[in-house]
Amino acid sequence: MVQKTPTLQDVARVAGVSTATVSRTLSHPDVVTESTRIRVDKAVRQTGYRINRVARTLRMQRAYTVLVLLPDLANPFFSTILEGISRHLSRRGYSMLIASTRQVHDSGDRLIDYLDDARADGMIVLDGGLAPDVVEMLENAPQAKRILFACEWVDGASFASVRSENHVGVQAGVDHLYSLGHRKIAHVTGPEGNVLMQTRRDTFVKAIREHGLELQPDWIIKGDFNLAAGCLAAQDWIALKDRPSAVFCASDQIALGFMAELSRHGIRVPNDVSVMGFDDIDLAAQFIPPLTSIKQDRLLLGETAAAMLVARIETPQDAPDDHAVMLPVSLVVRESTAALEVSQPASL
Amino acid sequence: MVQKTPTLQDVARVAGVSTATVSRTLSHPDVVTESTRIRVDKAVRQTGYRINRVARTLRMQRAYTVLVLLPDLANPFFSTILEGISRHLSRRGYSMLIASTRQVHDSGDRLIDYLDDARADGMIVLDGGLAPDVVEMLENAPQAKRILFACEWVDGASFASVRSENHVGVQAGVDHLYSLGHRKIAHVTGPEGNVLMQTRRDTFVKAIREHGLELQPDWIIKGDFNLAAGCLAAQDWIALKDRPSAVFCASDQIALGFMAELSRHGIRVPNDVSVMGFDDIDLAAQFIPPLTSIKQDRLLLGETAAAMLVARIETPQDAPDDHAVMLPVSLVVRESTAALEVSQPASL
DNA sequence: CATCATTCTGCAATCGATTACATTATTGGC
DNA sequence: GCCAATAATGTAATCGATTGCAGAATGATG
Repeated sequence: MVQKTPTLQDVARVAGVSTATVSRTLSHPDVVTESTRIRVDKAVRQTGYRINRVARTLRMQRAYTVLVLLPDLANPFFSTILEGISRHLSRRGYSMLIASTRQVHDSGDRLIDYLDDARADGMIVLDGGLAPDVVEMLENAPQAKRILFACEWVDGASFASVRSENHVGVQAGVDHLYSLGHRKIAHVTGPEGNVLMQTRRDTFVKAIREHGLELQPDWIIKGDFNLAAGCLAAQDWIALKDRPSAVFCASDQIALGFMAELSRHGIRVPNDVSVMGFDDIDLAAQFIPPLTSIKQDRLLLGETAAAMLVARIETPQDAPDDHAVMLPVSLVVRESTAALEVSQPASL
Repeated sequence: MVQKTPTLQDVARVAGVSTATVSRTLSHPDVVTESTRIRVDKAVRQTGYRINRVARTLRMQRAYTVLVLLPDLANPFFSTILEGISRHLSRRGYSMLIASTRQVHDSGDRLIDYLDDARADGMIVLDGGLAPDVVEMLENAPQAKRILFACEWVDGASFASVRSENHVGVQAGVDHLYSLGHRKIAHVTGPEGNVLMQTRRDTFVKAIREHGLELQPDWIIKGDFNLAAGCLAAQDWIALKDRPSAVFCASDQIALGFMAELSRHGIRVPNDVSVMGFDDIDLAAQFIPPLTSIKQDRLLLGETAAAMLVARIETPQDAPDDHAVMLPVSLVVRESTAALEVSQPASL
């Protein structure tokens, strides 16, 4: 026989008190008498009572749950961020709902519904590429303060956000290549329209200009944040008549794909060309050759995002309207970048 | 002014009907008159009504939500499985809650609570390493039929599960190495106690025996499912006085770490030693050299798991007690394995 | 037009907790 | 020992949807 799970009623009956008293004993133990608290605690143990969070959510309009939205779950880049988010949330007693922006869109659900009906108290968005109408809807929602962008963001929108210092990273990367003697540097971008891709590309162009370097249009190679795009980019680079001696890829995945394709063509890194990435994923250190990269702390990014969001949920009055937290990045030099071997003695 | 989100009441008032009728119009449109349906639909549009899923969950004891439990979110191995699960669930109108088994344990929550209070209708567990007392609790829970293991499983437990044909994969791998002429083959295992690690290791030993090959105890190298473990294993292999000519790693991550460490020691793959992995992750094809591996379809695994679970939730009467679905795997030969270069001309 | 069967709709209980307000018990001061 | 002030508990409404049951409307039939 399947026994029903006990409710407050059952506990109240066993303890010989009202449900109100049981509820208070559990959530505000200080307002009940020592003796009743003991009686209720015993009844709770006897019945094996566990609170029904759905009922509590309905009554309190608080789910103790956060929704995380990401463009693509299969992309391992996000998993570490998720782990960071999850760690903080679970410490604070929150659960984590996950949805993919693409699928939510496909299935016709409106994002804001999650907040409207208190299934979630807040939302962390890892996708800066939301459709403009969705962004507008979110901005105008009464719950807009409980929406936070992490890693990516939407330019011009007023959401709080947590991001890495992409500018600093790209600048450091270009400086690094420059200091190694490279004067012709290419860039493989992320996917068209992506806000990270834009920031990194724009900063790259700016840094190149500031160093007074040449930059031909086809040295900006269009890519995507994955291995395959890196391979294609490598083919583009190989096809160039005037090949840059260094390539700054917008992500490590791109850089790894790039180096793999070069290797297939017998081109050596860093002897023939220096390659660097961005992110410093685990594999960067283990690839052959180990990849020079810009490290960003994705775990910290997740934890910070969760912490900010929980703060906004629990003390909304303290939350500034527009607040972007920037997390530091750092250059990690490995073996995929090397000093340019000067071919013209003129430069000596 | 923040306007409250409209409820059934509001729609009922606007449409001039009772809440019961509105509810019926929305969930069983066929039982109401054409004319009322039109009135209600209009009122819904006018008010911008959206159903409150928390209230519905409380009343119906159905959350249309599935809980996915995994040992470690940061491990990219799981992300593709998650994507598969998520795809199916969102097609069927379900949401996905995620929790890490470690964190649930730390925070004192009991797993079964998620099902007890109808926050989730079912549970997909990607962690075969649950503590025995937790497994026992889950098995004895009335909701045990709505718990499904995917990828990993618990030996001896009666839960439904979806897994890859690990036996077939390992056998194919050993056969492959054997057919290339390798007679001394090492195995780098996964983490101690893991059910995949055990299955793969045991099958490896069995396959080696069946081929009548020698197997020294220190040719079974203890590892873990990550890059670092692969590096350590490579050091162990290098230290062997009698080095096997091929190494079958229990996962691709291990194999990549293994090859990276070898490279640092100037040992060439596959010239000096053949290396293969298991999983066929994206990077396997892009590593240098490209890794021979056993491909398992993680997306399909996730989708299958979700489909089975939803079926069990929606038609529990059709669900067999103990049901394990095995998904096929396949050998993908790349360049990290090669024919053994015979040193003794005697074998000609 | 009366009668009965069939649809459709509304009332009100329900899911399980929280909490404002009312009521009862306790304490302290004189 | 009495009264006021305070503390503890109970009563009942509430969150927002679903649904069994009963009553109203509709239609068919003689």
